[in-house]
Amino acid sequence: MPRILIIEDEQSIQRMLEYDLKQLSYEVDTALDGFEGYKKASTKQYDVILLDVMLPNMNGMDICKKLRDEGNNAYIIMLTAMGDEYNVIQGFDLGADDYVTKPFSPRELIARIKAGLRRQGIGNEKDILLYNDLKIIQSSYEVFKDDQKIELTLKEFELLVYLVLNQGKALSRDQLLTNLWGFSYDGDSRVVDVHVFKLREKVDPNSEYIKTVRGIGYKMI
Amino acid sequence: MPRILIIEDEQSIQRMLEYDLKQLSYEVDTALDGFEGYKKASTKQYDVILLDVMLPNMNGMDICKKLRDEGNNAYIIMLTAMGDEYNVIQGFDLGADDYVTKPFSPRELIARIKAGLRRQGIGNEKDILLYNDLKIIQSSYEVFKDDQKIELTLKEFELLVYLVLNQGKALSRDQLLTNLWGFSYDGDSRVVDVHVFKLREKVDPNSEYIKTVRGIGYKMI
DNA sequence: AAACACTGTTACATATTTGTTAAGTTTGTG
DNA sequence: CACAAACTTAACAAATATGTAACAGTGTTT
Repeated sequence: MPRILIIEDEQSIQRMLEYDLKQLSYEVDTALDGFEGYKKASTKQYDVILLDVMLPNMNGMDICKKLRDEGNNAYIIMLTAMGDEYNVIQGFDLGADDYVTKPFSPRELIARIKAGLRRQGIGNEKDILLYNDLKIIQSSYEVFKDDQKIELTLKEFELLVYLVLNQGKALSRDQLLTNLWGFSYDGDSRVVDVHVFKLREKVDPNSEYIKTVRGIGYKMI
Repeated sequence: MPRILIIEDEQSIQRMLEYDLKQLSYEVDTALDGFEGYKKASTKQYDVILLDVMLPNMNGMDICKKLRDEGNNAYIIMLTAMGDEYNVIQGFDLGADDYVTKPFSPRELIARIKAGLRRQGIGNEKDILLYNDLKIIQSSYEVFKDDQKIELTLKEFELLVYLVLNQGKALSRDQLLTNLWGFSYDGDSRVVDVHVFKLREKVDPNSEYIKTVRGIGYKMI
């Protein structure tokens, strides 16, 4: 079920969108101001985020930038007033995926949401991830190494999937925490380290795949 | 290098887009009618296809549908006349990823192209820095010299990136300290010198790239 | 040439980061 | 509620990076 977050302070628009999207059996969350919206977006995984630019407390641009900096991968559609080209360009620069100007046609917006979901589907379609001698089946939460089944806990599994999906990139503890744990780095949490350790133990005993990037975090090579 | 196909029969628009996109060092192909466009799109892999709806020989909708049916995965941006909502919805249904109505702002269209490329994970120009025989990948904190991997510590890496980004400028110790260390020059710290030394050792043993500017600091030529 | 100023280089102490273990704490299950 | 499994926190050892000081060169000025 696709999950959508609507961050929009005009209640009438919000209600309408929520209604339409629920009709399509999407799971819809809403936020009426910027700060609330940001908090929701960064603590839960959404497929699409509808983000108004003009918001109380925290504007859409800042939210978009922060989310992207945290590694959030949702399909972000910005909503803005007509004729605001400067904002449009800036929004794209900050990592927005699409832009719709108000007043918009609900049908068009929904078409754009669908297009975004479809796009994501292309990347996320892979239920089975392969990485060297590892086979990861997401739908059944199973991992095999050389066709030998390996028992992982949920966090270990999520961590492994996230690492594989971001293969090659160095991932900061902060990014791992916000994306897998849902809270931000308070300075000295060792949770990530411990889980990496346990994951390595089971899956990569010689640290061949999961490399530590000193001063940053970890990466899967 | 991202590859883009423009299928558009208005030469003026086509020329303008081609020019702009080549400026961004994209590889650009063009087609002036539907059939030619379809043939090009289906015989070569493009990252983004700009597709006019009204075209001689074969219209944009049909092209879009056929390409998707063939499993083509390019990011398709449709171009259509203003106010043609029916077409917009239909275009999305047939698999378009984005829709821009004429007349459009070139800057906005380019922003949308970039957003599409980013979605596909293509052309992160800023992620990879090239400097002579050095390749610096920021997302993975890796450095290659003649495609040979070089191990740098975090400070060395940050220093190298900063030097490359400010290529040609002489950078004072003070400036380097405030930007990379976060404190200001207290008079006689050797920290920068030592790190430059170590960086040179690993990356530029003959001081060909990193020149010392006597009395000031260093610069990357 | 001598005195001076600046930079290169090395070795070492210190600080920071990470690996690892063990002991709490929470959560889910019967 | 009791129990086990999963997770987090805490602590410390080990590994590594960083800053400092000392000194050797090298260029610059008078």
